Amino acid sequence: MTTETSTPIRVRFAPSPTGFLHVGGARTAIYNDLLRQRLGGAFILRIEDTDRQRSDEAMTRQIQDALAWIGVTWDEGPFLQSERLERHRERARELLDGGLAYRAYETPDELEALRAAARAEGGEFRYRAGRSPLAAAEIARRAGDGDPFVVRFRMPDEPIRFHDLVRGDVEFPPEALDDLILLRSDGSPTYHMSVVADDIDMAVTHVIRGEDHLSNTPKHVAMFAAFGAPAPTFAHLPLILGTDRKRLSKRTGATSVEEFRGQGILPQALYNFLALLGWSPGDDRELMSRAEMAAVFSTDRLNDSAAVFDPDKLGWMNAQYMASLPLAALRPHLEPFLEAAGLAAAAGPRLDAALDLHRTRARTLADLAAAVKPYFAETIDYDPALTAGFAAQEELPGDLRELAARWRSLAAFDVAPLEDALRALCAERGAKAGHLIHPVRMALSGAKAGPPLFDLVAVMGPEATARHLESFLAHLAASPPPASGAGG
RNA sequence: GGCGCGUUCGUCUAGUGGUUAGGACGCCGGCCUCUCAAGCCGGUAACACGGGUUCAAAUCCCGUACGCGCUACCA
Repeated sequence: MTTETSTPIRVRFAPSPTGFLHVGGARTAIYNDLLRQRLGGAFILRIEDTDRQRSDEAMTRQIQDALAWIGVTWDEGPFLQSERLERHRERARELLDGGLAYRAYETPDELEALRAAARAEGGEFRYRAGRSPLAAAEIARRAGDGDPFVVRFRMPDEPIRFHDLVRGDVEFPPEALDDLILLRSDGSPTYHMSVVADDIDMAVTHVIRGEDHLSNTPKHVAMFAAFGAPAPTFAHLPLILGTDRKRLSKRTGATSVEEFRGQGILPQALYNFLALLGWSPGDDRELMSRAEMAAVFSTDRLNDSAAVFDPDKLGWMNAQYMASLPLAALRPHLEPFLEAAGLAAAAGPRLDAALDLHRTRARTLADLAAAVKPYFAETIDYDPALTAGFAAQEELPGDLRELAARWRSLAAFDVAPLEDALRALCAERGAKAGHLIHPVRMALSGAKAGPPLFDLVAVMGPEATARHLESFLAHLAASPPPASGAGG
């Protein structure tokens, strides 16, 4: 049965703060977010920082920032698992008192030796109650001496079955499971102890997490049973792979939400893209808002095989959002990029007009900011490789000067008169309009391609146009003469 | 090694016994056009392999190959 309750659910996203929020983690958060929106209930954010060595407070903050940026909101938390250690110990003690867990006195070295020996015989060492490699007398001695011990969970002897919303019915034989450690010899709870204790205390109903936890799930299922608590419904998501078909890593490109943000990807695009990496609405829709997805989200349509992260498609999707989002929604996200481009002051109708001219021509916010720069920048850095062709045209400077003069005398700096003036001049010179259109585009934008020229000029305005035309003329004058000889 | 999970165009996916195997990204071509995008139109390209079951299999079963996960006093 894959039925989802129609009653409110409680989901949680539980990252460990050992690094930036990974896109895999972000996608997990997104599915939790979508399911909670679809069915109602609560989203709990829980930071699993029980590994003190690797956890970092800055990362805890960063993860929250990244989540908020991408548009995932939580109703409860963030709870720091490290602040609940006492509760986790208490829960372990309950199991101990109830005989569902026991003390074990082997040292890590002894355990390692056992594992090595088992492997040498081609087998696998399993730690189970009553099968301690230590003699009863030795155990008694260590207990009596107050030697350090771990608390182990007594794993049941029957196969453990559970239903996974993505995988279907899954069964693990008892031989595959150890009596896992609940409390380390220093008394600190392990991940498994903390997760189960928290999921029970927080009344979590649905656990959506990465496939790497599938093999942990039978352990957790057994523990829920030991506590007499109903196990939550599980959904284990397939991994996200890099273009090399290996687990996504920095080797093949960006992996963290932060990196994509820095590249100029919109949060709406990343959310949309990630959501579709392992889920589809069932029809052919791809561009969908969070609300649209939430309206039709179902775990039934979660995919069960790994997906390769395709940066090209993300770029396309980002371009779609940049082209269609209301300017007001786009601007706040663009701001940091404008600032980085030295355009912190750019604003107003000119900026909006320029944005409209370039938004369908950029893939990222960084591209957009760069494209809009010439409208506000004092100068343009011309690339000699792109201007060499113009520098070779002897009559061009004179024609450009004449054009500048005619444009200057225009009553209105609008598309039609600008175009008429340029075409008339070209006609007088017996040239096609391209004779001036292309060099002027280069002069005003530093690029050989871009928006329709007269739109560009009108938005640029008389001052910037005159200024850039002037410096382009200077650039041409300073350009080395065309190579003589071969080719001519 | 053991246990678990997976495998449809290069990539993301639709498909749940009968389809010309659909859509999207990418790529190629066309239209539009002052160029480039966008948009529109068209093209390219897939059921990992081998056995079954069945009148009929991408869909069900078994095996093989390949990939991945777990196998810690990490999470």
